[in-house]
Amino acid sequence: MKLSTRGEYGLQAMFDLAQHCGEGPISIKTIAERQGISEPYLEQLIAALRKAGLVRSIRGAQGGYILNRDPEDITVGDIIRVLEGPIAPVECLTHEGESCAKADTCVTRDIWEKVRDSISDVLDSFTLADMVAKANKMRQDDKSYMYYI
Amino acid sequence: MKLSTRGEYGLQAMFDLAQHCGEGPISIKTIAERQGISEPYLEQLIAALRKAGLVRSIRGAQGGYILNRDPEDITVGDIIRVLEGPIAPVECLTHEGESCAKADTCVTRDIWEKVRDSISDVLDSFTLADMVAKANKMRQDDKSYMYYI
DNA sequence: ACAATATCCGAGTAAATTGCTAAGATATGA
DNA sequence: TCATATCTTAGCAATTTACTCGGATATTGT
Repeated sequence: MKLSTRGEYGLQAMFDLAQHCGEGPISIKTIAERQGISEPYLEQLIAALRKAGLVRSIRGAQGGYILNRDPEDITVGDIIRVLEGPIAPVECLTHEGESCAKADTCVTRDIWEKVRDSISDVLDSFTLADMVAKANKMRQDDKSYMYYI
Repeated sequence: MKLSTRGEYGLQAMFDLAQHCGEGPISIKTIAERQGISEPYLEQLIAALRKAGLVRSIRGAQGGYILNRDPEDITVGDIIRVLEGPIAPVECLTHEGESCAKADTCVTRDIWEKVRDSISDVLDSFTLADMVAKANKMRQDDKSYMYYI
């Protein structure tokens, strides 16, 4: 029940873009350095995010990526689903249309369905804006702590 | 975010044991046939379940396995944790004692924590007894349906 | 005693997945 | 036109997954 690094790195990259939202396009190189991710690997992940419409690219010198929607309109679930595929603890739940052959006699199916839904609910309850707000608050707390030293 | 076949097969096998609870020891061969799982593979999974104390073995001819606790005292979470390792969407949550170096500045950590807890809650809310009850109800429904034909 | 039937245990292995790297084409700004 | 980017495809080593195989050990019925 683990996420791969695709989801982890991708979320970090998107968070980075949200934090620097409004500063113009951010290059892969910049994100990779700030987040400690391999550059060509991140390139692949961002490509997927672009095809899914979550980020927009500006090519050429001084180019880079910017979020294609407001940070409050992009949830963690949006990002994870693009990079990790559909959220589903078992294979048989991924083909949503057709139900598997044993669906009516399968006692485990509704367990996996509830697991899937609870994961989805949590992931969709966090937006990039939430994450940025939290990061800013953390920095704030750090500062106020410093003053007391 | 997928379970491996270990968790799937293991749960099936435990469900089988719960369904035939009280019928004496059930052999791996029997379970494997009924649930459509490879025999030597299932052997490995059951070994882990035995070491974890969820099943008890009786060796020799007419031997096999029986549940080591009542079906209502074994949750799906118990089984999954044995076969899939600790429930945690990211690596850094598995070492529960030590917190990772970036824990205080990590904005994603509490997201993963909530995901983990919601998965755990769902998995621990189902017992083997629940599953058997549901299977029996399904059979019942099937029968009453048959009478109406 | 002994054969049949089981659990136990460790090693090996093909296929898939993961987490990258490499090379080059394409686009754009200075 | 050069530097700086994105884009695209291919490849590849390491790890994990989903098994198989061989054989030791224990127990029961004959």
